[in-house]
Order: sequence, then structure tokens, then C-alpha cells
Amino acid sequence: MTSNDPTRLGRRDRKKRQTRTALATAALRLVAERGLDQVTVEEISEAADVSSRTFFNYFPSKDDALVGDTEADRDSVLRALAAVPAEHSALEALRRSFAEVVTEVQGDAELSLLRMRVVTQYPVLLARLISGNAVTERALVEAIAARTGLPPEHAYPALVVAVAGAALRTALIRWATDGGTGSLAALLDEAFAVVAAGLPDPRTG
Amino acid sequence: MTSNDPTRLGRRDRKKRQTRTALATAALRLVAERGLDQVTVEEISEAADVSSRTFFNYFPSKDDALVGDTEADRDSVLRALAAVPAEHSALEALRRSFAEVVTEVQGDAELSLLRMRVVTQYPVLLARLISGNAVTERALVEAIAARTGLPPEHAYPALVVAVAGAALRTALIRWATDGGTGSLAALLDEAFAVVAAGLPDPRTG
DNA sequence: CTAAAACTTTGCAGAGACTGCACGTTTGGT
DNA sequence: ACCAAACGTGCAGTCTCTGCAAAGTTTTAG
Repeated sequence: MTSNDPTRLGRRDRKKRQTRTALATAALRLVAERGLDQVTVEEISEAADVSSRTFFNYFPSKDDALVGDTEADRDSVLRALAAVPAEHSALEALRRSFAEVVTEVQGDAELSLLRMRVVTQYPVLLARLISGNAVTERALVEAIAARTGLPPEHAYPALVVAVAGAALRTALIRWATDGGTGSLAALLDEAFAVVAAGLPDPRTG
Repeated sequence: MTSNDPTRLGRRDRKKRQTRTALATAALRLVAERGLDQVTVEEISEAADVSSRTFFNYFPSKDDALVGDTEADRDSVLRALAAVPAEHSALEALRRSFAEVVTEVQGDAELSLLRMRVVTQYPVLLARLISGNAVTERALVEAIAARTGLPPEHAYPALVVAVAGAALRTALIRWATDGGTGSLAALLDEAFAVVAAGLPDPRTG
């Protein structure tokens, strides 16, 4: 779970958080059951016992309720990256920065799997997820450029970040299609290892 | 018909193609001028001199008129991949498969640049573009799996394809932000070379 | 304890995206 | 010239999403 003691927040914030997750899980559950177009915002809101207007106070679109909080992931990854010692390579630094998100995903495996199942089923949602990451990508490119001392226009930072993101994405999908039983961290490390080796053809060894 | 010259299709198909490109270019031009939310489908349709209902006969959504024809790219890449000799590595095969799309993009540089400028400006459009590529990605994973003799569930095909796509994407963005003056093919080759080397930190050489 | 301040929820009205349907026109083939 | 298929378009209707203002709730200050 994330780092918050529910008792320390006021009632207002507690209810807000509650409503938000209620909307998100209702949306995921309903869409998993019936399909994306067969679920309206009004139905989701009713399942969470709020008005449909309130839904839009929490999420700017129906899709956003399904893809999860990309901003929280962004903060997490950026903070982690800043904490990685400078002597590590860019690729290794990114690998470590993903660790926190990875453990969060695995910690909430049931919801994560439901989300992955729904999201991968609808290209528009998969795109939405990736677009959230696009914002993260730009921030990461800046950070990697600063860390390596390269100018932000240099090809390298953008390339490493994009490739690392691709590795994370494939590991996530692989983990989800395996039913979430295995270790996501192990899958991620494996992917990064292959990338660091230059993607050698596994047949020729 | 008296002639079967592919460039001289019937009047019907000629007009269809004409209308389609008119809608797409009008959409790109207007959105570049005013912004995505400040342009309605009705305005785009009016600029192309058709009804707004007709717009939706050509494109399923406003966004689709902006991101271009991802299906054509898909066909092109898949056909090219099938033609690459089997002795080349997966990564090299993918690099070659992208060549045709790359030359098309560079050949229509003005429109491509307008599109890249618009698309990169709006995450939702970037997402739409990537979602088209998501379908291509799955097909490529199948093809690479078959080519390498690996099972489709193996991590490698998905990883190579995702990474190659990331390389293509960064090369495209880089080319566009440079104003489309340089050689896109050269940028792509450079990116692939760095990837094949395992993304070594350029600081340490 | 109480009342103002700050915030949240909600209904309402409305713009805009998108779909199914029906009807009229155009086009290609014969 | 004729027909069937394809195309364009208007219309009605659903759904997403936004701004606004009223009403309710929580927090804060006195």
C-alpha cells in the first residue's frame, strides 16, 4: 500500500479518497463485465453512490477512471530517480527507479490485474495509459539529461527513457498475462538485462 | 472500363480519396492554428465542403482524422518484415522493415511535420497514434516469434518489438523537432546502433 | 458552542462527439 | 437506358463533458 495513515487525515479527505477508489473500482468491475461501450458514467456513478456530476469532479473522463493514477506513479518514479547514486548508468538508474511502482502494483495485485486485463483489452485505454506515461517520459528525459550531463536535445536521454519504458511495459503485460502469479520485479530485471546486452538473438546465444 | 491504370481509378474512388485527404489536411491545419478543443467537426467538414455526417463516414472520430492512416503503415511494415532474409537478427530485421515508412514520412515532409507538431502537442493524440501502433505491435510480435522460432509467449519477441518501436518513435520526434531538415533514416540507424550496443552510457564511452 | 469560511455534492442547461436510419443522388456495369 | 450498389446528407437521439449556482458538509476561528 501507499504511505498514508488513514486516521491522520480529516474526515473530508478520507471520504474523498474513498469515493475516488469506489468510482475507479466500480468502473473497472463494470467494464470488465460488460465492455467499455456498454457502461455509462451514470451507471458507474450509481454503483459508487454519487451523482454523475461528481464523477467528473474526480476524473476528467471515463477512461481516466480506468487507467489509474499516472501522476502518483510519476512522482514516485521521479523521486526514486533523484535518489539513485550518480555512479550508476542511466539504464540501471531507471531500472531502480521503477522498483517502487513495481512493488505497488504487485502489492495490489488483484486490482492491478483487473486493470491490466481491462486496459489491454481496449487499445484506446492502453493508449491512454501510455499517454499518461508520455508526460512522465518527458520529465524523465530531463532528469536523465541532467544526470548524464548531456544537453536535453541529445538523442541519448530520450532513447534510454523510451527503451526503459518499453521494457517496463512488456514486463507488466507479461506479468498480467501470466495471471500475476510470478514476480514482476524478476520479469523487469530480466527485460533490462536483455536490453543491456543489446537484445542478442536468444537462438544464437 | 477502358483503362486499368491504378492512378486513374473511377471517379468515385478519386473523389473519395480527395475528400479524405481534404478532411485530414483541413483538420490538421485548423487544429494547428486554433488548438484541438477550439475546432469542431462541423468546422473541419465545412472547410472540406462536406456535411459533418460525412466526416464520420470517413473517420470514426475527430482524432482519427489527425493521426493519419496507421493501417497503411501496418501493412507496409509487415510486408517489409516478411521480405527480410532470415539470417538477419530480429532487431536488424525490424530496422529494415521501418525503412519504407521512413521514406514515406520524409517524402511528405511538410504534412508529416504538421502532423508531428500537432500530435506531440496533445497527449491524447499521441495516445491515439500509439494505440494504432499497438495493433501493429501485436502483429509484429507474432511475426518475430515465427521468424525466430520462439513461442509467442516468450519475452523476447515482445521486448524487441517494443524497443524497436521506441527507437522509431524517438527518431521521429527528434527529426520533427529538428524541423525535418535532417535525414530521418540516419537518425533511425543511429538509434538502432545505440540500442544494439546495449545503450552504453555515452559519458564512459 | 457557534458562526463564518472553505470545500464538496449535486442538478441543470448546453455544447459537442458520435450513431442509426431513411431518403435522395451519383456512379459503374451491362 | 437501366439497375444495383455506393455515397452524401439530414434528423433524431444518446452519451460525454463543462460551467454555473444552489444546497449541504466539514473545518476553523472566535
